[in-house]
Amino acid sequence: MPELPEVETIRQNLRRGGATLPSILGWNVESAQVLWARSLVMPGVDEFKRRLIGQQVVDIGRRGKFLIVELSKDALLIHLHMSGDLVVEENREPVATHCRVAIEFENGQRLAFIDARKFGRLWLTAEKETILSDLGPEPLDDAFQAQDLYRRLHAHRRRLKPLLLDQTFLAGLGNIYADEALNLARLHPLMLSNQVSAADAERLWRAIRAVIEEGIQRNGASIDWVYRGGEFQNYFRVYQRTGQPCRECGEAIQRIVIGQRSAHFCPNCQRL
DNA sequence: ACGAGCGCCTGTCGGC
DNA sequence: TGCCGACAGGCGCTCG
Repeated sequence: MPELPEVETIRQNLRRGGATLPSILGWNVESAQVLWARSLVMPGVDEFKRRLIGQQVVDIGRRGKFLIVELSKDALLIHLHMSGDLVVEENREPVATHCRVAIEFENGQRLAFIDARKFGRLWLTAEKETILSDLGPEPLDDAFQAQDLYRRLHAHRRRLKPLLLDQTFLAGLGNIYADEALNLARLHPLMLSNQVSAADAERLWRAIRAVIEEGIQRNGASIDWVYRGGEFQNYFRVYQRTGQPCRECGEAIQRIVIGQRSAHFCPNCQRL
């Protein structure tokens, strides 16, 4: 369940408390379990467990699709990749089948990293910037304006869809929100980035922000067995709507493969 | 610079 | 019913 709006929903829940997760601010780590070592990028299992003990959760942040658990000494970065999720539960409950890492707190609760496909990754580090430094702009940041997007698009000659998925170009978009944004902006996913006009770029900039904001407002999207809690899946314009009528013109939504990922678009509204 | 192919993993679904 | 391929919200790597 991992694109910017889903990660942001988790961030807000872990920070302020919410429908699916309580606030974990101020909680003190008592111990940690690592059930799948490869979920850790750094440090190794032993040091990970040792260093976490005694640290307090100070804040919860986000950069792109990275969740940032700010601790008293380190930051715990979590990337959910395809199937990752976080739950808070009682320490004495048995760990879930797909639990890969569990962080246990002195108050008897634990934060469990659940990840069926084992693609998700965690970093415990005092230097989070090293890991985050390659990320592109944050789409909702006030500093990110339409002209910036235009300039960045023209700095490349790439097809729009794969470019929007490139986290060094823009941080946070994944397959759902990239397809949704391109449709809302009426741009074809195969269009070359240096061919967009200033007006195209402005529409795309607005569309990216609009779909992300709507995703956050609806608590993200829940699809299949992976994630639950969000409602945005009920409002998709094109994603996974192959063959269904475009909400604007009635034309059948098409699915093509670009860069080994599916891309959904309206062949009438989004022309090359 | 860019894109294709592949690897990492498990689960679900549709077709036969 | 069982098997088998396609597909899944991501990304790092190599190679041409």
